[in-house]
Amino acid sequence: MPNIYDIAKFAGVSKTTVSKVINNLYGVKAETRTKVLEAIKELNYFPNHAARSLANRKTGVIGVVYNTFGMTFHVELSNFLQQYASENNYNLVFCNSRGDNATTLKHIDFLLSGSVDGIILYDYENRYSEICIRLKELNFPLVVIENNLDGLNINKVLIDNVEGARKAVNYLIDLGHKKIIHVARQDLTNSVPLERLNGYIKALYDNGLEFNTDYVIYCKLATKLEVEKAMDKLLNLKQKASAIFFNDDITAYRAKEYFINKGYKIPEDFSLVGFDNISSFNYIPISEKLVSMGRPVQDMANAAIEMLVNNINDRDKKPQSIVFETTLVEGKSCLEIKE
Amino acid sequence: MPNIYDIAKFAGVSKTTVSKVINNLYGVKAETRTKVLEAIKELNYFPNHAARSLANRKTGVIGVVYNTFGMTFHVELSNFLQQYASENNYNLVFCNSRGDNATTLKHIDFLLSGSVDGIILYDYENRYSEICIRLKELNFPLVVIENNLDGLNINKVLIDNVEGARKAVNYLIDLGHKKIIHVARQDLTNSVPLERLNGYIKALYDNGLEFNTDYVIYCKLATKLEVEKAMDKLLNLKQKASAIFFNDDITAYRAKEYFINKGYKIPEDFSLVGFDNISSFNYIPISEKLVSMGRPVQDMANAAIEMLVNNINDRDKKPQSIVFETTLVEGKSCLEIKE
DNA sequence: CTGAAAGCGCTTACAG
DNA sequence: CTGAAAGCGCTTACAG
Repeated sequence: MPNIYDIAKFAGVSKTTVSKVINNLYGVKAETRTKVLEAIKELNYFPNHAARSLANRKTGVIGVVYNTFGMTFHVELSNFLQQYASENNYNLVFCNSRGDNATTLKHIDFLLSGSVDGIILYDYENRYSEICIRLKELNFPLVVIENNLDGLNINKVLIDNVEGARKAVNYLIDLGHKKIIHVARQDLTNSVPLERLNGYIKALYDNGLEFNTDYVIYCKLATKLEVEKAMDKLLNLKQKASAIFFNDDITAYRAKEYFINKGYKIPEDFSLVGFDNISSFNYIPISEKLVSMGRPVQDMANAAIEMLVNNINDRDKKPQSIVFETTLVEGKSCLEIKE
Repeated sequence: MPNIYDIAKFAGVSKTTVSKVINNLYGVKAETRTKVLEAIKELNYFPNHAARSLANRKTGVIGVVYNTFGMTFHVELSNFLQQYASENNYNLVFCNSRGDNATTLKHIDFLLSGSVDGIILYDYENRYSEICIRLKELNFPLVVIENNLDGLNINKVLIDNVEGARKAVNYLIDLGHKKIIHVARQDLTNSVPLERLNGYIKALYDNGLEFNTDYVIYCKLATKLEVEKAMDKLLNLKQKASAIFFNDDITAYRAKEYFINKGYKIPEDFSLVGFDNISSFNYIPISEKLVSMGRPVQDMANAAIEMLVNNINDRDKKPQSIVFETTLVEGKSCLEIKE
């Protein structure tokens, strides 16, 4: 592969001039520029990325760290991140830490070794707190998506979970439901499930409905097994409910399958509302979709890239937070109740 | 950020020695090594990736080029590519060309500028032929997934579409179906739909069933509109069929929705079989899943990375091809016919 | 076992 | 408008 020196020789100029042409800098005679461009074309030359990075102290690459890549939301998000990064002349390198701490650290090391100009972290859970603290100490450009790591003054792209949950439950109440269960996450140290639970309580309160602690069913994880255990508890309640608001769609879809297998009918036996709208990117027929709270993924991606690019260009920029509202997405999992 | 010189100074040794420690090379006294490691830890040092790449002529990064990132298959594939790349100490950078030629070229330029050691291309269509030719001319390490660009002697990871289609249609025949429609792609210059059509014909022939050209419905694209147009044609056939084998799952899922909206019942009115098993990574309840031909995504990813790494380590390695079989995946879209 | 020096392919003041 | 030279942070023969 030819290098900048080969081009210079071929065009009969210096490396400096070639560099100026490559970088579209002023101060090159049109004629000279043409000669250089012809040489570049003729020799099929590409400026070496590593050399440029080294000289520039810029990589033109943004690192995206996920804890898993298994959900359609990751595709959707990646897709939009890609688009906005590209518009800002950045490329993306994805690191999937697969819930494994050693792998995560390996990736962070890679990213910190001048491989990228900034990092975007996405994780529903709190796994990355220490990493964020470390990155913050290094003053490394960073944006965290959908995780409000309390106390950490870093760039954040968030959604309004309280308001989202409130809207979801209000929707059920408007349909006439009075006995509404919330399937929450057992671990409430993470802000997301806690906020969603708060929204649920708020909606009940706003509408003068009683908050019955029995009606909060705690589910450890969204695995098949845990969801089934939680639904067993739910079916054993003395007071039967008519609707269920779930902490998240995965739990909700798993619960739906569980109910159907048990011979229940949805929405006749239970009206279901989820959160996250994971089906937005799937080929699930509308007839099978659950009502859910959708996140403005495109706007979130746009905001994340913009924040990060700003932070890269100004390392001392004050951390920002932006909170997006969720929108109720229609499905076929709810029934109106008439009395 | 500290560099290798800072570490050398701190540890009281030369850069050379630090480099040896970093790269685990022989010929460093245990005591010296310890001193260096302590300095690295103390100063929070990471070797600069660009400098290493430049000196080594190796980046440790593999470029993955997609034409779109919109399908769950891309997630699933990316996930496994990630895993195997990581096991081989490579990182992945994804480029999504979004069907846009200018973007594609920009990405390829980026990749060729010493940003990556090799490239994996995945595209169902033939959009990348010229790029592959160019990469081949440059002798650049390359693996193409699921696209048999005829005549091009490059590394390929393929699936057996003829055999897969044959198995799919045989499944329907075994259920008693005799009138089986194939919804094909209109553009048969790409090998994939052509092979699937061939498999369909083969299955009919093997079972002594007549091949009725009216029973091949051509669908331009898997868009909602085009699928509906194709299904209109299908419903207008004089001889009603009992089963449909689709070129791909997206078309099949869209068709299913179309039928249901028109008041048809699946599988009572039509038994449906798709191809690609796109629902494998979704939270679609089993009751909604279509019968489909599944690809061994994990094995394919593994093969792709292995091939590419071999090619990177030996630039003159002869191009290889590996063909994987597909497996029928059960769903709830087919009915047995009794006479 | 250790280190001085050249080189990887660029960019960027600076001098002319 | 053009180019010589230093520097970005590493690695790697090579000499000692």
